[in-house]
Amino acid sequence: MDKIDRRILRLLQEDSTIAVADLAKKVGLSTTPCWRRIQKLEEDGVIRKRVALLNPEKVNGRVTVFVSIRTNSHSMEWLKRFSEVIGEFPEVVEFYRMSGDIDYLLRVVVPDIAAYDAFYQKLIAKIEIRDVSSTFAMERIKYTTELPLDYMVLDKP
Amino acid sequence: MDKIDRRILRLLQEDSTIAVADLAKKVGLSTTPCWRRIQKLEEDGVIRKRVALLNPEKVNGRVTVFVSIRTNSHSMEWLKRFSEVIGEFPEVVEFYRMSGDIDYLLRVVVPDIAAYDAFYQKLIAKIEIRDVSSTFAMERIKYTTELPLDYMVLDKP
DNA sequence: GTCGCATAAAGAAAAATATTCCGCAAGCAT
DNA sequence: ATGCTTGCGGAATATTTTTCTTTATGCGAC
Repeated sequence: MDKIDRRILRLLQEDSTIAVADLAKKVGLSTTPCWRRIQKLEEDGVIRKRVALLNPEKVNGRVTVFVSIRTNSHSMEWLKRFSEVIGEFPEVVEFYRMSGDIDYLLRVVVPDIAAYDAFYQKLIAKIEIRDVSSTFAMERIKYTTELPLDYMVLDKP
Repeated sequence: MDKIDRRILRLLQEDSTIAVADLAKKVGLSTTPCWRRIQKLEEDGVIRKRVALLNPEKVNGRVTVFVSIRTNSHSMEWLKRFSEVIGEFPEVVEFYRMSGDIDYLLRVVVPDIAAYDAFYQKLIAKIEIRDVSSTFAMERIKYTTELPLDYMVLDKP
């Protein structure tokens, strides 16, 4: 892993449609070695997948809600069940187990507040939760899938 | 926008490397009309971009922190300045203006707690903030860039 | 009904791109 | 120096995308 790999990752994080030949030019390689590096990055699991990102507005996903959850049962069993339930909801796009006084945090995408309420009702019908607190995002100021690469560990500079 | 478009979007959200011919087969079209639909979805801005998603572990981004921010100055000026500052930090991958008693919410990705502290110091050096509260994610249970398409409005079913 | 028009599909051809194959050069241990 | 490993590059090949042209279908005006 060196500077060139990092440059490749940076560019692919921005736009994965770029042709290997163009990418190669930008990082100062010819297409073959560049192509091989990309393959390796995929094999090694550094590149997890390539996806299309949609415009939330255009697919009726205007509202983002952060849902803070506290639970009574801190057992593995409960978490397993909870994870499965959450997995079934495409509205939940992020799901973290947290430190601090909130046990779990969800990010939920829905068209409007009514749809959020419907989601909420469905959720609490499926599994018991001690405490749920919802906070609505008014504006999405920044959202990126690009991870910071400055911290990456390089073998060869 | 019809069921076929939705199927195309669903598949491209999962994996954008799929060949148009294969995609076409899956949605029951031949390559040309399928290709044209994809073009249109891109023109219309439904498909925003195509990117490579990296494995956070492999690029030294093991720690996710949610940062709740409250401010004194609720002016446009301050927000503009704040947005610019945040924009400079690649560690901040999400940034929302919120309802409720928290004004802004950040999601920050860093290698470890020390790096988070360094980020925090840099941030508060650049702009004055009334109150900052950091909560660490212990585990990322679900993370997807796939938006729910069930809510999408279809002209033709 | 049928004519003309608009929309969407399909097949084949052309262009662009990805992938493979082979040889060359540099670094390094023996 | 010799042999080995690693990484690069150019050319050939295979795939895929993109364009071009044709055909089918639905629909309103007459």
